[in-house]
Amino acid sequence: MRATLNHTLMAIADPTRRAILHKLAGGEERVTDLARPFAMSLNSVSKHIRILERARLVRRRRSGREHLLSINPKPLDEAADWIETQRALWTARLDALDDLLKVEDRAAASRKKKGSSP
Amino acid sequence: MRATLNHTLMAIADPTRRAILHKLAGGEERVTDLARPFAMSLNSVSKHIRILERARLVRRRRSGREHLLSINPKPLDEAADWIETQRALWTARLDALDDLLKVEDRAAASRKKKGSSP
DNA sequence: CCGATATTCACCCAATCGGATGAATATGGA
DNA sequence: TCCATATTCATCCGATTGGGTGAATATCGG
Repeated sequence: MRATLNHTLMAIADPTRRAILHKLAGGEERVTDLARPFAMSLNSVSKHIRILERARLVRRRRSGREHLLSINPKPLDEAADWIETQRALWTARLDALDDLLKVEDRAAASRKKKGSSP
Repeated sequence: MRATLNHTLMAIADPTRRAILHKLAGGEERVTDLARPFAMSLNSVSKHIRILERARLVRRRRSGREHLLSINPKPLDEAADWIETQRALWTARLDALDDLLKVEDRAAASRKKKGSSP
């Protein structure tokens, strides 16, 4: 059903959220601690967290009044797959095109050598 | 200056644009031909193209009144890099955590064997 | 020069985003 | 019980997005 890929790419297409993920890579953190270094309100960070949760990139575990956030790497697999697939497709095509151009160049050079069309 | 990464991730975080890129993987195409299979106006596709151009994922070559669009894979490298870096970071940490838990389990089991705290 | 084709430009609109604020809820601790 | 702390909920706002329409621009073909 692949709505996941949209959510994942959407989630990481924002520098604040990428920074949050990067910070969480250091280990579980409370919302407040996580939000502290950012130049925005706690609430705004909370919203970003929700978007990351929707993409399943972040998991939440409650311990009393504290919400401990941690990272889940799995959704990134799908994103990496898409990128790698496209990259392979494209570069294959562009390489083929490159080869074609080289062949044409050689043919032109050979025609020139024979002096058929100066 | 890395505004590129934002543009790239933003650009591919939309299914229509991903479809456009996929289609362009087959080779250069005119705007009209590119737009045909999509259930939206030519203008809307044109807008998506502009966003892909901003991210440098798509290049434009004019030939008379036709605009030929082609793919440029390079911006994807940066996106792939970010994903791979994060993935490595996260999984390394999670694996370490896993190992830690296993060690604790073994310690607990050994304590139990000795009957120290039933 | 004229009409058809290819594409964008200039708007318009509803929905979403990223941020802010203030109130509500829930838990911890004295 | 009372107060402080941790977090979200409910709104509000301006900017951006994704879509649409109609007009403008440029080129091709006769």
